[in-house]
Amino acid sequence: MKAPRQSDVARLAGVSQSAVSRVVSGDLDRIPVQTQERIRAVVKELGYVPNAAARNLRNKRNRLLGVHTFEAVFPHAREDFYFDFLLGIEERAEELGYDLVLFTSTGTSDGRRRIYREGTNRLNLADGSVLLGAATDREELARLWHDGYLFVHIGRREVAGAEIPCIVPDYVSATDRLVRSLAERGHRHFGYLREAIEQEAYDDRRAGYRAAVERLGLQDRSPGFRGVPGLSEECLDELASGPETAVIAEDIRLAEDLRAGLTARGLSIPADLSVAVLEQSGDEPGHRWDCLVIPRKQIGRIAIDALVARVEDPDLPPVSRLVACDLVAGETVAGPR
Amino acid sequence: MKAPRQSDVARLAGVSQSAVSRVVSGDLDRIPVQTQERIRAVVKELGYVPNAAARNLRNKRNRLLGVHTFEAVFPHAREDFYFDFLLGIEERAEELGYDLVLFTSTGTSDGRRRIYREGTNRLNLADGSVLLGAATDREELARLWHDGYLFVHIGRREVAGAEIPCIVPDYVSATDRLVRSLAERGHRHFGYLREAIEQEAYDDRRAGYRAAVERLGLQDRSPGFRGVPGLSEECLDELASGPETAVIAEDIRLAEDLRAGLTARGLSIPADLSVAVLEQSGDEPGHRWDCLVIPRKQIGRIAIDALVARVEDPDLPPVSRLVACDLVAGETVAGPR
DNA sequence: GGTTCGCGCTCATACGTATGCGCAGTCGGC
DNA sequence: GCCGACTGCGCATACGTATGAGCGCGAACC
Repeated sequence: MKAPRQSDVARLAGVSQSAVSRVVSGDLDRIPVQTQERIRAVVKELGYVPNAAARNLRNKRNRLLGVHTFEAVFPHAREDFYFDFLLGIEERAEELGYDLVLFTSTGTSDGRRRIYREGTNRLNLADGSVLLGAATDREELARLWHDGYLFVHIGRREVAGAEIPCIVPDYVSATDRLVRSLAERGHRHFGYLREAIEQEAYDDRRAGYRAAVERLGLQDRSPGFRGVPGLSEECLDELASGPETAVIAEDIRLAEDLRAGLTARGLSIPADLSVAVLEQSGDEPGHRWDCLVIPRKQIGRIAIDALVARVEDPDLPPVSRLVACDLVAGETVAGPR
Repeated sequence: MKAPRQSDVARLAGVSQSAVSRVVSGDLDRIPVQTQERIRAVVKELGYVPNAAARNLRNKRNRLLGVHTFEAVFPHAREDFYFDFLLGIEERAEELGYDLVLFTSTGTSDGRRRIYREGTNRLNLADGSVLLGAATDREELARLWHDGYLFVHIGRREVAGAEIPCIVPDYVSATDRLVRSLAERGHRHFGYLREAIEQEAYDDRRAGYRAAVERLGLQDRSPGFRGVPGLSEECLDELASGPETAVIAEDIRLAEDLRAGLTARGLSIPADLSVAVLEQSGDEPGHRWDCLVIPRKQIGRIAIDALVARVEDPDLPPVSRLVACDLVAGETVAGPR
């Protein structure tokens, strides 16, 4: 009833446990074919399968990659960004012959997930982990890094004193390209709508925007830059009557608010104002924003590649990677009026 | 740089490794509070975290549940049925404090996934596993069962000589109820469209249908029952001109074919013929079939419950469970013409 | 015939943890 | 003052595998 071990095989085959180990793990240099076959026959007969835990204990390698999200994965996966990342993660892990551990045991009552809990770090079950989540806990990241744990993070996350390897959508360049393409259409006066959030990903968008505006010598009057994020009525008035012909919004919500505000003022998109969004838009017809799209699946794949590279050669330095974003044309950009 | 172990803690705390083990794993009976605190302090200072592999090797328990699908999970997850099952699985695993292993390493070039490969059964990494997949490999199931591995299967799957614990949608009773509700609306003459597939899940639907027809004394003329599955032109003619007022289709495809065939003959649903489907239908407006819906998320949860129960008490017998399905009203059933 | 060499294995140990057993010391009871 | 009970630990071992070191043996060579 108990699972057979190498010593059981060894006894039946009339060899030592180490001979069995050598055969099953492919170290065949000094084992003649006859003995190999005898051992393999017994392995088959007994239905021996190696014990993963023992192997791991001995090897430090498990062919097991962790996936930690700081929130539950599936409940919102359909809409939010986890899903496509997982797609790429699973796909690439399968190609490389790794299994995946979803760390679900660490949930707390508030729906957040912690890495360290009661002094236990379950992550070390895996050879390394991919972390992702909008709500990454920086303290835990720092500690994980400090502990020398092998991981990559999806999305840029900066922690003082730690150089965290991140796989990051290249917002800077995508935003830059977006502005350039608008400029090529003739737009000179731009507005930029920002969210109240302070996060690396938003910093990147803002940096890319500022760089492009400056380099191309464009006019920028950004309501959101004045400390009041979001769209006030005042902002809307300014945009409606000002010289701006193109607006860039950090997310869909801002863009939709803008649309509503303009409509209320008798203006329409893109006839009166071109609008582009720095976030992937759904594909409901009539609402197809010009936007940038994050290659989530590809990022998932790249994250696994980066992780596996380091798992298989721990001497490799942790590196971050930028992944190019595509710009998608929608129905909300035209030439200046 | 290397992770500290209990013996490191022990040395610094001036106690033995076993004392540390007792404290970290909560066996405190004979350890005075002072010593406990000293040990805990060192644990914290060193950032000691238990080694999961060693624990597993020793304990045989890992708080790790496997999920094996016989095809890739994510690529089709949006549409197909995996997704909602996983939702429930993840949710319940989190509640119970278990982690999840997704067995992705076992992919073969044809996109199928195997459990046993090169004599290795990675599943034994987990305390037990949930298996799911339309394309379950019966031989592997049989071997797994034979090896005494702990698992539950989502969906009914029967293998000679093995009593496989399954979590199964109650198609029999749902189909029965569906027929009954049609009968209560006045339908007496029924048709049943079957697929070419021979699978337990379809057997159940057919059994439920036959039972209801017989019990209620209804008339059944099922084109599909005569050995030619699917919908031939001949069948369509029969249904168009025959006495049937209600048709039950095993899946959406058959139902759509039926709709097309009827339209071609100048008939419409449900005016001329009521149609219900034994499979969950999407919610595209205008195509909302009356159908039964499989409580996938709940099944996922129940599967985890069943699995964990046996993991925590291996003496428990493997039991299968039926899970009730809901009937959902759509726009394709009316009274008889 | 002695030395060297390579083959075919086995021995022994390490990986990190959990736990039954037992030992030394103390304390309480009579 | 002696015996038993209890406290506070440590010792030793088991879990299943991988692997460097080493051993015995036969063949080949000078």
